[in-house]
This record gives sequence, C-alpha cells and structure tokens, in this order.
Amino acid sequence: MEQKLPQYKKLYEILRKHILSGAYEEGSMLPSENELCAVHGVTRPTVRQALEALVRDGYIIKKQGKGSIVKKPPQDIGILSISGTASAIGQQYLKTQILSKPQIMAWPENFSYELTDVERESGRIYLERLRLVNDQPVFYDINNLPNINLPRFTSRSFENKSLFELLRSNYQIEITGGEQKLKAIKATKQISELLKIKTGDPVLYLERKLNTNREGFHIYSTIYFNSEKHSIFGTF
Amino acid sequence: MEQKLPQYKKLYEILRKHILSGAYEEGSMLPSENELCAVHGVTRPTVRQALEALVRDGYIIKKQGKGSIVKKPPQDIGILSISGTASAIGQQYLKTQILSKPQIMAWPENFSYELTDVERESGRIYLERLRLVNDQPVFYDINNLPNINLPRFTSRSFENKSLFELLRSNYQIEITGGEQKLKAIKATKQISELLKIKTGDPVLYLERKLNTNREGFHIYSTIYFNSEKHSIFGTF
DNA sequence: TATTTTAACTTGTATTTACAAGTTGTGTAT
DNA sequence: ATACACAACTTGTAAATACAAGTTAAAATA
Repeated sequence: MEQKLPQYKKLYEILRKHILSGAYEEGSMLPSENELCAVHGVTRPTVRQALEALVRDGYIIKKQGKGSIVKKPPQDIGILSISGTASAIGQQYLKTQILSKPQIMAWPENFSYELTDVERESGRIYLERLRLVNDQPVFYDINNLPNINLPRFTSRSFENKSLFELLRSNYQIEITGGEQKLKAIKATKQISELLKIKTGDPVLYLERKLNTNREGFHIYSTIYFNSEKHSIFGTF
Repeated sequence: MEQKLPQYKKLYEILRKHILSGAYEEGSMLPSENELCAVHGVTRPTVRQALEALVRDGYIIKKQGKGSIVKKPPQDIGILSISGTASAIGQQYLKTQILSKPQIMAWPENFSYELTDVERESGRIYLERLRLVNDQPVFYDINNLPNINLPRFTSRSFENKSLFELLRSNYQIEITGGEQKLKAIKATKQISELLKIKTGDPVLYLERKLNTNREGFHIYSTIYFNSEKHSIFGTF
C-alpha cells in the first residue's frame, strides 16, 4: 500500500489528517512554513505547495506576516454540506443506510446526461442510500458511476462512510468540480415515506454531474433533501 | 493608474484578457511555459504561478506533457456557485423590477450573520428586487450591503442591471466568494403573490453571504426562487 | 509498410537562495 | 507610563537550476 506520492501531497495528507482529527484547534496557528520545513525535511516551496492545497480546499487561511490559521471546513457530504439547527452535526451523528447495495448494470437508454463511449461500454455501478442525522432521514440519493477500474467496489462497506471518502482513500479519485441543477418540488409518496415527511411537503431536488481527476470518469447523482430541520450549506 | 502588481499577476491579467477577448480559441493551446517565460521575460515559477491562477479561475486546463488548453470562461456570480442564473438563462431575457428602492437604514438587532463593527456602525443599504424571465416572476431577492464608501449609491438606477455589475463598474467591488444556505420551503402568502404561484407551493429559499475584494465588505441576500419552470444551475 | 524506438518537446516536482512586505512584541527614549 | 523605533518573526514574490514524467512525432527498425 506504500504509494509514492509527491512530497507535497504527503505533507498535505498529514496536515489534513491532523486538522480533521482535531490536533489543531479551530482558529489556532499551524506551525510556520520554516518549522514545517524542518520537521518534515523538505524545502519551503514544497511546504508552500502543500499549504496552498490546504487553502484551496478550505482547511486553512493564510495571512501574510502572521501565519496559517486552521479553519475546520464545514461538515461536508461530498461537495455538498449540511448545516443543522444550531448544534453542529458531527460525523458521528451522520449515518448511512444502504437501500440498494452497489450493483453493476447497464446505463439506461435515455440518461439525463451524455456519456462518453468508455463510460457507456463499461456499464455503471448503481447505488441508493438514505442518510440520517440523529436517526432522522435527511436525504436520499441515487448514484451512478462508471464501472471503470474499481476493483472490489461492489463488495466494500459503505455504512457510515462517505462515498467520496471511499473513492478518495481507496482509488485516489477526487472530485474536481461539476454541475448541478436545483429545484424545490413537492414530495411524492415514495419520497415522503423515505424521508418521513408528508406527501406534498417541499423537498430540495438536486441533479448533479461530478467531474473527477480521472479523465472521463463522472459521477451522476440525484438527491432528495429534507430541508425541514436542516439546510444545505455551501461555500464558493 | 500604473499599479505595481506582482509579475505573476500582471501575466495573469494579460493572459486572462487575451482569453476573454478571443485571441485564443476555445480548446486551443496556450504557449508553453518556456515560451511564456521568453516572451514576458520572467522565470518558469513565475509563469506557473500565473497559470495556476488561471486554472483556479477556470480559464485553462493543464495537461502534463501536453500543455495548457483554453477553456470557455464561466465567471458570473449567479445564484449558486460561480456561474448561475444570469449565464444560464441568458441575460437578455432577464428583467429586473425594483420593489423597494435602495435605502439606508440600521441593521436589525439579531441579524442572521455576524457583522463586523465597521459594518454595523455604517448602517446598511436595503434593496428588494423581483426578477423576471419572459415577464414571469422567477425570483425575489432581498439584499443588504454595508453603507461604506458607496457615494450616490441610493440614487443610481438598477433597472435591468445586475447589482454586481453596478458594484464592479462603479465602485470596483468584485465578488470573491461566499457561503450560502439552501432550503425548500412552502410559499407564504406574500411570496406566492410575488412569484405568482399558489400559497404552499414549494419554493427554493437561499440565504447567502458574499465576500468581496474589499476587506470587511460583505453582501447579505435572501432569495426566494420559483422553481416551477426553471432550475437553478451551477457549476463548481 | 507496419511496428518499435528514440528524441524532443510538454508540464510536474523539488532544491536553493534572496529579498520584499506584513505583523507582533520588545526595548528604548520621551 | 506612554509613544515610538526596531528587531524578529511571519508569509509573499522571484530567480536559477535540476531532474522526473507524460505526450507526440519523427526516425530507425523489422
């Protein structure tokens, strides 16, 4: 499992882990660039590359003459993130329930998005999940990803684990961007039962296509979000 | 007006202008890094800083061993991330109706977001608009901006003009990012009348705080979006 | 001719060095 | 004690250099 990542990425991973694990308090200072150089045995440009990536991903804020301030990024669920009523939603309260285990199947004839030849010919991995905060259903998502070079994927456990985190840690697939369509719709009977709300209540509806660092590898999702007690939160 | 920008920023501005002006076709190659070094008399790290910024802002895509490919410029602060309604719907069909002319008032006691001292002490400019596509109301927005160094603002005309465009062209204020909260709610009587839908119909509700290139200058908006016939589209 | 190898590009990673510019606390002079 | 100057930090910008790794097309080979 020893991967030969570039040094700046290694450092990025280390610092990211430290920040997420709470080793640095929110608002506190990261060690100075020169200190990081000394500790990790790399030069300043390398350290700066790592810090730059952390800035880009929202983990720290840099201030000239001062230092790098740790800014724990909002609880993110993929690109999205949700913010709850007052009390923060820790990962520990977010549960994932698999409604339909990942299975390989063909793409539907008229899919919402245009597929590349490779994607279409490889088939898709289909996956339905219901995600709960404090045991209350918050959103229901349907995911499609091309079945390209994802060994053992269908047999991995998704319980209480982000799909994106799994893709990142096991296959080095990272989301680089995407596009999405948003609507507010009335909950159908099926959706209202899943999200435990009344039929006809407003539901956030998202349709999204995510790009990754793998050329021609996209993730297609449809999401129904119960915004009664929670909101979708995002920075840009 | 000769600003002493860093060299990499100067190069960034030059290349950005060239891309936007169409000097490089979409999909074509930018000169290689070494060529840019020679032409502009800087070293490769400097060129790379400029290109990195162009990648970050979505103007080019870099491919190792190949080069930098020019991408179509997105960039218009819309409803969702960067690139939204204005570009999605087409500016020409979008009309703006001012429901409440910009007026100066104090900030409410318990505002949704935390304000800086300067913001609070300066008061706010309050502004309500209804925006229409094909003469059908699509969204209603309430905007608050701090009354800091905005001469003649309340007397300017907003009809059929983007608030952001006005801020940029008259005050050199540009949106650099922000955060937002999203919900699907039932339309109240007031909202349903404004958007010409039925009371209780689902409406997209957005609350957002936008950051600008002016330190400590934020724009706070609340938006009600009628997603019956339109969706909010965004790339990220 | 078809295939493989190689050379000449491209961007990616990394070191070393230097100085500029912003921030903060310490020390001195008032 | 207060105000100011300065020193000692911090990050920002920039150069010169080297090699690694991916891409492409020309050249050599079968």
